[in-house]
Amino acid sequence: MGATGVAAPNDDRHEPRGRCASVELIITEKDNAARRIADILSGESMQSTRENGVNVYEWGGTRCVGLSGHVVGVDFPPEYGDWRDVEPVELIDASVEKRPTKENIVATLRLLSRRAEQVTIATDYDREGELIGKEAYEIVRDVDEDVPIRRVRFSSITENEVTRAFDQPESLDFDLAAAGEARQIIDLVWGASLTRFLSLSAGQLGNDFISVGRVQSPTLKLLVDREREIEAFDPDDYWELFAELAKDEDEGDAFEAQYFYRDEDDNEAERVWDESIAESVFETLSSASEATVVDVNRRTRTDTPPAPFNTTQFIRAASAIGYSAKRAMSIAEDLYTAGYMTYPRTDNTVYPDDLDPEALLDDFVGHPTLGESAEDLLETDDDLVATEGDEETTDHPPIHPTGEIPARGEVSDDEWEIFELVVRRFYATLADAARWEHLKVVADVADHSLKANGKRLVEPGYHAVYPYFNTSENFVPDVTEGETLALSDAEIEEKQTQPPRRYGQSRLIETMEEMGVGTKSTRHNIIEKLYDRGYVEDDPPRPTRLAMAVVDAAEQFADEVVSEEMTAQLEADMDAIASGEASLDDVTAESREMLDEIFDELADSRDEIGDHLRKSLKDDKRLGPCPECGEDLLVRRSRYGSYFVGCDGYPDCEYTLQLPSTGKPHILDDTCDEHDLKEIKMLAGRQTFVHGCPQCAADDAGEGPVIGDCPECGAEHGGELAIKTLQSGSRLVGCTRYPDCEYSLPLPRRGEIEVTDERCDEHDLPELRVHGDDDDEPWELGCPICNYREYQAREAESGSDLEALDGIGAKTAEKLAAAGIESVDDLSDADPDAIASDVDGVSADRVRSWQAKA
DNA sequence: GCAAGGTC
Repeated sequence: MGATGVAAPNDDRHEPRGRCASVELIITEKDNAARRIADILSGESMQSTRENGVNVYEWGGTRCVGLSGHVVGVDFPPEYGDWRDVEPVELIDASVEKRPTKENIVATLRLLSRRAEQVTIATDYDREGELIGKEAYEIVRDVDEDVPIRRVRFSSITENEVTRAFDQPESLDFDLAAAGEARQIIDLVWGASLTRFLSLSAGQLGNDFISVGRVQSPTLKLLVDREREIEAFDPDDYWELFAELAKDEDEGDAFEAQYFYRDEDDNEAERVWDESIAESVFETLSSASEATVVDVNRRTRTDTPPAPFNTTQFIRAASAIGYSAKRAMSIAEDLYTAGYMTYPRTDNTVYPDDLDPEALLDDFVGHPTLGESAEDLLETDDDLVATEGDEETTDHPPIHPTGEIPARGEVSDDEWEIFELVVRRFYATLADAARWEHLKVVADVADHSLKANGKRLVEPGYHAVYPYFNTSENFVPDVTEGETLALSDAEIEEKQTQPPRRYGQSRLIETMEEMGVGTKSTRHNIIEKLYDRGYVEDDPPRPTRLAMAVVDAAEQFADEVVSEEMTAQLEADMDAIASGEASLDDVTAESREMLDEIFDELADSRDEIGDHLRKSLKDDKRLGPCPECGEDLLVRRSRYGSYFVGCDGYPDCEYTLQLPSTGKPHILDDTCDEHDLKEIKMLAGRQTFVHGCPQCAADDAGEGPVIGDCPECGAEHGGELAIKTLQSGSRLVGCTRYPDCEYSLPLPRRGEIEVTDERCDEHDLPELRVHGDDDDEPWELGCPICNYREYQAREAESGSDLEALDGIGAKTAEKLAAAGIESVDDLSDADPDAIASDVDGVSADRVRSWQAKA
């Protein structure tokens, strides 16, 4: 190697190859894969060293290193960086450059390449893996023009697959990588130019820019379309009727039956749309005492076990037991890194051939809680055959346990719950089908019909090892045609048709998958992005007025970017590039032309779009009328980042109200009757609380009873301590000479404070008692000085462990606490981007570095 | 500072 390269002075490629000269360099997509491949190829004899903070696994003459996904990223040249200096339309034809984003990994790769006589690229076996492999290829080629570079492909990191792949090396597929590059360029050019256009038109720069993109915008449109349906929904009244039926007079087997009739299409209908008809049926049912069975229908249904988990179905199952998409993925990543389950980002729903279900089940035999199910499965006589889903891919195996089992104390309760879900899903895929018996009974009363649907689980099958699905039964006794049943308790229920339901996070992810937008690795992040951008609030996510306006604007002027068609077209183009039928340049040029046309249209409507967006932004912040001038009161943010309520009539009207300093304000639907203002909730992680109407809070502000002398200035100036409530809703014990004396002690925000007759001997102050909203025992807060001391002592022990982390000072810790991050545990669980947007002066990367140290 | 895609 290195014979023909042009060597720069001091280029160490000519360093003599000493005793540890390396022959082969293997490059994987991630550290975890590098370690496992090294273990397999070295027969577990590899040594681990570190270079620039990157793990390098070494044995014989081979070194193996893991990247961290993409180590280079695409962007415009620096001169396009200023949003105000560059017209967004100029980005369309700007050049797109690749720059290292993980400097230390790139440096390590360059270093290792210099010593290599052969390089093997072993990134993931999918399109993005090919592109990541090509990025590594270019870094290696930059150092050495001649070293042979080959590519191996395997779909699971098992001994058979990996050794087979290394026995049959192939070459990098540059066309496939180019398909990925086309996507990068198109996403950047469309996303950046349109994001800047919308942001500039609405005057939204800085942290609150208005973003659009090929994946986020169609996802947002799903939510907005549903919200439009909900807003346009006009409910109808209808009635449903029920009665109890029982065999003879035996009360033990009573069951509920529902009235139905045949509609014009001869279908069974239960909803009665006419009140007078409902009333007349009700009268018939209430006056009857028996009904005659006219039809009995019995059938059994096979309930097949579920397919193995891919990412989407895993998120769905975790969501059904109460985990958000983000939390489920975060726990899964931890369990994967710790070696307890396989890679959590996969599209595959078919286990690889070399997965041995019996051997894996064996690993669980004897376990106190997971063992019995495994033993039951192993005891079934027939060979274990796993279910298969529709999707068979080469990326990674379906999510399954590895056979390593964490000790119960080794993982948190949440981690264990997710681990058990993954283990039991694996069990379920090997278990027998369940069998249900359905019994439908129809009984007539005069000329009316009642029906009851009974179901019984006769063979539990996979439900015995996978208890996450609903298996509730509905009892209907054995009856025969012609039998007379006793009828009682007729009921009529008035109901209204309901608007369609909002998408829950997991349903949204499933729909994205069906539409083909996003990937297994990004879909849950896209939803987080919608929250961060101020496009959705609450859970299930509800779009803001801003989101509605962005989708409106896009539909009108750049429909492509909110349409799933854009992804479909891009996929087709990428396939064409991968198969050599089209070139990257053709595809990106055509895409740029389309975008050019869109910008032609946009040019004339810039002000109109900006006005609409600005108005919607205001709608999201509006609380109600200003008591001084009648304009709108809005939630605003000061120059220093704190939130307050200000008047839209500013500077003519300077009316303001304070808000609590903890958390991010969230406007609720509830409105205060007295002031006609919306109530406010402060979002701050576990410290989240309802602040209520800000005007009420301000009105409640003032000085309460005096409870004693001020320990700081009482002797000298006669200052006294009083219970005070601030405009922001905070309560404290403070000196009556404030602001001359700033002595204060904190009090809880909620509950009624009672001043008792008991006194603290040490501080000569009354003990305080706090009564909660409910009937629970009141909280004996005691002497406020003693209470504050205890609080500080507790903080010193637990809360301030943040400050023990390198790079977090007292000030930063305080700011983090205000955002709900009170401990290292909170920090580890938190999303870096969310913290960066909530806490001023803290970047996502800085948070990541703390998380790494934690 | 913009996107989406990897990974942590």
